[in-house]
Amino acid sequence: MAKSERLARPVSITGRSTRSIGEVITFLRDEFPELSVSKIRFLETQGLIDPQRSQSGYREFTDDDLRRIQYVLREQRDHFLPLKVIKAKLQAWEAGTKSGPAAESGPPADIYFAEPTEALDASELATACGLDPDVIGDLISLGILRPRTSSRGTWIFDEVDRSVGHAAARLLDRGLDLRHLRSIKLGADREYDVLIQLAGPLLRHNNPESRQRATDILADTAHAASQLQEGVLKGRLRAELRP
Amino acid sequence: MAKSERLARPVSITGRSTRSIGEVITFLRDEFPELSVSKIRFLETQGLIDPQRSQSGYREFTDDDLRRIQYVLREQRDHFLPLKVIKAKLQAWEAGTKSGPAAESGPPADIYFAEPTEALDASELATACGLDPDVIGDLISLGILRPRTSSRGTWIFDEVDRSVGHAAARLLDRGLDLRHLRSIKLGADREYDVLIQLAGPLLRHNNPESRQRATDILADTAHAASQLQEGVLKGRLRAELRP
DNA sequence: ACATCCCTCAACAAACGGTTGAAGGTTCGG
DNA sequence: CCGAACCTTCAACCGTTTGTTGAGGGATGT
Repeated sequence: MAKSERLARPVSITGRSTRSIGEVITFLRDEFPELSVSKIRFLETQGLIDPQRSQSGYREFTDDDLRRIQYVLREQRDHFLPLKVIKAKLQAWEAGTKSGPAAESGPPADIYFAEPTEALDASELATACGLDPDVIGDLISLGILRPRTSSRGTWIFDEVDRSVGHAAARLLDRGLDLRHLRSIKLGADREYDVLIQLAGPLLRHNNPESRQRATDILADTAHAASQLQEGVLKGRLRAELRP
Repeated sequence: MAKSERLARPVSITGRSTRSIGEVITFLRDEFPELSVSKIRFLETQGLIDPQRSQSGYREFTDDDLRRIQYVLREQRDHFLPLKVIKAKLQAWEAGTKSGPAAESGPPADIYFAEPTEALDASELATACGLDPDVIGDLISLGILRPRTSSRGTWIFDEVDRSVGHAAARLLDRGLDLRHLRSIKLGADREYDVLIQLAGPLLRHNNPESRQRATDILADTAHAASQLQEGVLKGRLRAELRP
């Protein structure tokens, strides 16, 4: 009985069981023809994956492990990220759900609100985000993008605009339309109002120390608010997906 | 005359003249303290820059050259791009036409929607989050925390609840009250509705592959939506903080 | 039993991103 | 005109990243 259970190993990604390292290769060969056994083992030595082991020491890859490998390979292929960075991203996302005593507070204010380091014009933004140039005007009129205006009257976008534009492009690709983006923007506006109401008095104070303090509070609170909303959404979706 | 012109070499970036390689270093040292002469020369051998030369063979860097170096260094520092890719981007930009970038993808679905790995009861959650036990009931009745219920009727929280609880605790500490949290929660609800409307048909399909596909889309879209909202908020706050 | 898979561990290696040093020319102030 | 402080090229060297290869041996499936 136990023996026949061990032998049964459905090959489908939807199956309940696990796959050996060789099966992983054949599984991903369509998308990643270059993938090798040694590379997967290498990813393990680098701490990017950590599959369970069988009694005899064989690696056993779950569906989750498979998707994780897929993600790593895509980040390498599509965004040229070094494995260290991919690992950090994976860990950051895990921390979002599994955070231990760390993450007492958000990123420091100077990271959250650093001075802009990029200056893109509209066409640069469009190509950087894979966004139709026409849509950029829409996003601006919705208040989703908030470019500065140069002396010559053209728009100047910074790196926050770029990340916003990128997220918007992803959503539009997925079939959402501007109406949906607008409703997300309204959510951000409400958070903004609350935060300003909270830190406003400190911000208007002329004392630079109060200002700095207000900035810190704002950064941390904004981060927490975003975390909260993402967490609530995640929780509801998880509940929905749970069989 | 010609001689005095060669000698006059304004140091400002706005000046019309050019800078020697050493002057470039001192110029960029604020933003890139590690920058070396050899690195700039190396960038030239790799074809990323191509400064003019003086009669005697010295490199002469224009303001454009400076901005180009700045761009290269920022792409390295902020986006970890290999020099080859940066070079390709520069060339594409010079060619006037630009290829569409690969869509940036979010975390893999298994990280966004992994099966719960933690099971906390209410008091464990309270201590883990630094949250008053009384408040937990409030958060549940607001729908912010969504615990499962054990067979004995007690609440079971998972790691998403913990991160939500943590964020809520931070916000309450900062002076927000439950009313504010509720409005954030409503924002999440609206995003949830949109996403379910989008992926619902796929989710209800029995084909496990469609289900998986729907889960992936949902994870990516949820992530993009959160990114968008956080980005919009960040942008508004930045604008507010800008002097 | 025997092919085929899997394991570890160590050695190797190609590409990337520079640094260092030798040998020598240029510029500038005194 | 000299010396200090620049600048030049070129070749050799270096650490890190990202794996591959091979030896030696165990596990699995038919």
